Amino acid sequence: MKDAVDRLTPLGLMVLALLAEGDMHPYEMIRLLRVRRDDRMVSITNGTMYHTVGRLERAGLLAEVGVDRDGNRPERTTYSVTDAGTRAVVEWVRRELPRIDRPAEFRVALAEAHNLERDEAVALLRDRLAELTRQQAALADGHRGALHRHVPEQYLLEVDREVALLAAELAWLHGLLTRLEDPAFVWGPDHEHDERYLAQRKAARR
Amino acid sequence: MKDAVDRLTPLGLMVLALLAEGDMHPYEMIRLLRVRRDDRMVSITNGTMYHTVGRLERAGLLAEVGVDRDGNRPERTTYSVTDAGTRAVVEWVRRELPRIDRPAEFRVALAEAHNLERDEAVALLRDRLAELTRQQAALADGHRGALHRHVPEQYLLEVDREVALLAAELAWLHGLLTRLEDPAFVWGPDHEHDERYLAQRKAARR
DNA sequence: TGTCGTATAGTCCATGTGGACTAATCGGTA
DNA sequence: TACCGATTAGTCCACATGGACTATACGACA
Repeated sequence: MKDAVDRLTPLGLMVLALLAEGDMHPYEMIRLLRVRRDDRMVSITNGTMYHTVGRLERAGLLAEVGVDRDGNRPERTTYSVTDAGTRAVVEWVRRELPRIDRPAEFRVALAEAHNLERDEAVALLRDRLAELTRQQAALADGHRGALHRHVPEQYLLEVDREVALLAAELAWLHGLLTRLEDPAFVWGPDHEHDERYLAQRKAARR
Repeated sequence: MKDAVDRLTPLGLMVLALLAEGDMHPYEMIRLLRVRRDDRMVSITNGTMYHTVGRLERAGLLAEVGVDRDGNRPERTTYSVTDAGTRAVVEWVRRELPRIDRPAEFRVALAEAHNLERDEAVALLRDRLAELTRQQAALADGHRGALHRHVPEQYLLEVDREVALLAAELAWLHGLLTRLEDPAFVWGPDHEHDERYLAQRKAARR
C-alpha cells in the first residue's frame, strides 16, 4: 500500500513547499514558479498544475480555503497546505536527497533541502556521495573495458559524456559538503529574507 | 500538423535504430537494450515497449514481418524497420542534437549521432555549444546577482549545482569537438565491429 | 520426482503529462 | 473609440508511462 509521499511528483512537492509561504490559487502558483525560474526543474503547464493540485487535495495534503471572484473573471479557488502536507515535504526530501537515479527529483529535493535539519541533510548527501562514487567507478570501468575491446569511440560518445558529468557532479558534491561543514555557512529559515521574498510575490501579483 | 518525427519518443527512436541491425520481436529488443545498458538513458518497461512499437507501426515507421511460435509459448511478432523509419532516425537526431532543453532526448541523439555524416554532426554540436554557452552565462549571471542581493546560499544550492554541471558539459563538448576535428577519429559505420556485435546478440538470445 | 524460482512474451489499466481550447478582461495604439 | 493582442483562470482530452497481471516453460535443487 503506497502512501501519499510515494505518489508525490516533483511538481506536487514544489506546490506544497510553495504553500508554506502563504495560501494561493493554482494560477498564482504557476506565475510565481515561473518568475522564480523553477520551471527549469520541472515543466509547468496548466493541465499539470490543476491536475496536481486536485491530486494533492484528494490526498489531504492541501485543502480549499475559499473561492473568490474578481469581476466577471473565472473563480479563483485558494488552497492552504495541511499539517500532513508540511510533514510530507520533509519525508519526501529525506527520501529523494540521497537517491542517484531520478535526476529531476533530486534537483527539487536539493532546492528544498533547507526544509531539513542541517545535520540530516549533510548525512543524506554523504550517502549520495558514496552511491555516486560507486556508479562513477562502474561506468568508467565499463567505458575503459569497451575501449580495450576495440569498440569504436564513435559508439561511446554518450558514455564518455556521462563519465565526465558524473566526475563533475562528484567534485561539486564534495565541495558542497566541505562548505556545509563550515559553521559559517548559514542554514535553516531566514525570516528576514523570506519577508523580502513575500514582497516580491505581492509585486508579481500587481 | 505534427508529423511522425515530432511524436517520436526517445525509446521509439532507439527501437528504430535497433531494428537497423536486423528484424526483431519486442521482447528481444527489451533484452538487448538492457544487455547494452541502454536503459541508463530511458526507462524500459514491457508496457512502454509494446505500446511504443504499436505507435511506430501505426505511423508506418516499422512493419510486421511475421509471427512465429516456439512450443506453447506466446506468439512472437517480428518487426522490420521501413524506409520511412530509417529516414525518421536521421531527421530526429538532426533535430535533437543541437537542442539544450530535453536532456533525455539529447543523450539518445548523441548515442545515435553516428547515423549522421561527421560534418553535419560536428556542425550541430557546434550550434549546441553556442546555445549552452549562452545558457551558462545567463544562469551564472543570475546566480551572482542573487548572491549580490544577499539571497542566502542555502536557497541557491540547486542553481549552484546547475552552473557547475553546465560548465562541465561545456568543457566536455569543447573537448569532443576538438577530438572530432582530428581525421584520425573514426566516423561512420564500422562493419567489422558490427559483426562482432551481432554475435553478441545471438549469444544473448541463446 | 516434485516444486520453486526465474525467463519468456505479452496484455491491461490506472495515472500523469502537455497541449489545445474557452472566455472574460485589461492595456496599448492607430 | 474601436480593435488587437496579451493576460487571467481554468477545463478537457489524447496520448505516454509504468507497474501489475497472465500463462507457459525451463532449470536447479532437495
